[in-house]
Amino acid sequence: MARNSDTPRSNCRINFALETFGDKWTLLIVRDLMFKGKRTFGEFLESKEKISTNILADRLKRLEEHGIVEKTVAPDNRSKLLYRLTSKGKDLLPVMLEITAWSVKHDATRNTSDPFLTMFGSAKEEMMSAILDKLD
Amino acid sequence: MARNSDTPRSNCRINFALETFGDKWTLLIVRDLMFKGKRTFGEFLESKEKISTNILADRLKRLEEHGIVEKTVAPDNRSKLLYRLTSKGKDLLPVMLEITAWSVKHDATRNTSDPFLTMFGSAKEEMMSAILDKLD
DNA sequence: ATGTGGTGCTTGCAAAATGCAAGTACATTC
DNA sequence: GAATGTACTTGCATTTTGCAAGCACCACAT
Repeated sequence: MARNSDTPRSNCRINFALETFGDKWTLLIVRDLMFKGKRTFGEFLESKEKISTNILADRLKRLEEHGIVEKTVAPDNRSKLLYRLTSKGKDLLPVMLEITAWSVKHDATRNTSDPFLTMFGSAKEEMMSAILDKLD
Repeated sequence: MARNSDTPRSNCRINFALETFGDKWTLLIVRDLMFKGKRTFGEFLESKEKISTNILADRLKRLEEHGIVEKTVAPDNRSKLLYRLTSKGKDLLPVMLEITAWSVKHDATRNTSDPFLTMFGSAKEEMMSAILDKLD
């Protein structure tokens, strides 16, 4: 594996973030945890992007190592693990919303007058609170 | 090459963004253009992360194809190309700043009372205008 | 006009990461 | 105790990356 072995390429802040979640999969897991109420390995596997099991296991491990995600044993089934965002993970919400806003604006395959943008523009804080309230 | 060949893995907005800049290098180039005043192939190569020439060429091509970056011939030297952000690229500024804010907050190797965070918290719009004014 | 250096790449090849299918381990349920 | 659910691990082919070298074009000095 040894993707970001140990020493950062630089001490730049953008680089710090990229070495944490700079790949095609990691933020999809964050998305599923943050916006879709998913919590288990099996639920992440169901997402439309079709992540494979080895990559998912690797990214969950990484996210845990970085303190963005933590897992607990499910109360009803000891072989089932529940993943959730830590506060460090929840702090990615503004990043996720700005990414979403950018995509809504620039994805040509989408409607230009998207309700997300109006709401995001006028009630950002309320939007964030509503999302955070639903977690845990 | 054929990294994101043609058909998106899903029509999710987070995924749209990840298929555009979801890797370890692309946003470093955006950073160099947006915050460091860099404009040429050679200048990007100098950055501390040490991108290699083939990857840089590939990412610049991709960024152009996605309409995030455009290039022009330098007025003083016809073999020199000047890269710059398009408006779509400049629209990544909020994303870049939120990523920076997250990293400042969570990079344990950094000072906790970073001036970026106070300024970002109190004068976000002014900060963005100042950055955009320096471009082009 | 020729050589030297600047600029932006391309190429070749080894190493690493990814993607896919199958298999494993443990817990619960019947 | 057999079948199912859950979370992975393993093996292997394909793709991407990283490194070093080479190439093509332009500019400038001799």
